[in-house]
Amino acid sequence: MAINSLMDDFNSVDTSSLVDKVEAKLVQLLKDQKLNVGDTIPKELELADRLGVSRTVIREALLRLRVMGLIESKKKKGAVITSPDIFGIISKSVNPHILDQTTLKEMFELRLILEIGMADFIFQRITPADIQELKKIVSNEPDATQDYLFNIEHEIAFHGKLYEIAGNETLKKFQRMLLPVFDYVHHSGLLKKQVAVKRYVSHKGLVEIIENGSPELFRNAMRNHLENHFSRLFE
Amino acid sequence: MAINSLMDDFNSVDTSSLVDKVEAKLVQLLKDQKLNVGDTIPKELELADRLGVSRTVIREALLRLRVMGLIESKKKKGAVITSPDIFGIISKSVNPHILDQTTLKEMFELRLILEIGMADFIFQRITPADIQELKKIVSNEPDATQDYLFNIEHEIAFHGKLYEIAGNETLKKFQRMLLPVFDYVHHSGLLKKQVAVKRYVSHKGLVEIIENGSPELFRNAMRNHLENHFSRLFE
DNA sequence: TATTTTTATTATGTCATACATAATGCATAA
DNA sequence: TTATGCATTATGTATGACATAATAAAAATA
Repeated sequence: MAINSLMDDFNSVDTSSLVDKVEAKLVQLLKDQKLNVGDTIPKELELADRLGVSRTVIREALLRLRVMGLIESKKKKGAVITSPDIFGIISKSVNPHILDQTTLKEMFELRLILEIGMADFIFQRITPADIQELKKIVSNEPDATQDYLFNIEHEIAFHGKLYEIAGNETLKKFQRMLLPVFDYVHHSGLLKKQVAVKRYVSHKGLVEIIENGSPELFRNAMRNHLENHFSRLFE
Repeated sequence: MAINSLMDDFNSVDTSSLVDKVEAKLVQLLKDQKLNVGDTIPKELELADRLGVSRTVIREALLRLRVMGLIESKKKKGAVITSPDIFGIISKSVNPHILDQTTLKEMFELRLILEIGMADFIFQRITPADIQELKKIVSNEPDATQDYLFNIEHEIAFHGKLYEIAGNETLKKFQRMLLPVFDYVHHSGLLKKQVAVKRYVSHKGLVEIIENGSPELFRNAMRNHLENHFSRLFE
């Protein structure tokens, strides 16, 4: 028993760096709610003093928290705890060129999931003004023969508006993060070739359902609308 | 006109720090695909020399990239470009105590969206073995009178399995990130009181639909299954 | 010769110190 | 009373030194 616990210690040689430890300690402090949003954390020198490490280490640990969006540091005032804008932060590191192919494909799928799943929120929160705007957008929906870029632009406008209507800012940020990925995947040879661009339920059709239908109908219609994308993923 | 462009310059005093600039420069390097995954980037001292700043600044910029998961640095070898595990990284910074209430509520909603939206992927990728496992899980589905914690555990097991079946690792990571938030929101006074815990479509019912039904049926059933959550959000 | 051991090298990790810079509050002058 | 300038303070940047780990080269051993 004593041997075992000794071996536990023995096996788990702490390979983490000093900065790792300090970071963990600070994060723990936040998690334990010893500190709340708006609170300022001790000065770098004080922390260095109290934890018995150099200011360099402290700075690096704080920097990590800052990059994660947990704190913001201002000159003179020190660092204060903030409520992180998660997706804002990852958006910066989401770079289609760097993400591996599997992840890219999965993010492509994620968009499809979101647009089908958010039906209830659209119906719950839509206003008459929203419907008007949607109608205005679809009024110049390009047919398949139109310029490609114009199609893309229209796509983004329409679907973006739907996210907006859903009234969930986090969701919207998520979409913004996914946008470049979606475009990238669409063009890279990552998916199967698009055999034939069929038009299923159109944007116009979707608007009609939003106006007169139900979430159930909308989900199915949206699934149908996205069929071209699904068919490139499946079978 | 000349005045205007002058004023443009005048208004936009560059307030960014040295590190900001270096970071931007490095990220740009990655985005331009001058460098690909696996490539090593120049040594700290070389960068410092070439960009005309101190090693301190370089280190801090590199550190940011590291926290964002864009690079990994090893002793002697230098830093190499990596494909970042986005959600793994932010999971660390997702702390219900720190996130503001609006974001928390929105993340709660996000889970509902995902579980309804992922129907097609479940049906596309499920195997007979999966169905067996689902059946095993629901075979000891607790009724409402059971111990609360046991219910939670069962919930996580069942829904977690669904995510797994959907076969999208990014989605699963996303769920893992959402889990603590969901639990937290569920308990904090953030939502309306749960008037009466009604049982709608049960887990057992969902499995039956997975086995014999269609994505369309499943979406509606899942929506129904989650009614207790929706009712705390709406009206 | 082949294989192990030792040694040297190199690049990141940590420390210490000094100074620059921006934000804040207080004192001073108009 | 309102600006203006000044001192203070905490972060930002620079520099130099040494520790440590990973690698490669050299030496020693079988």
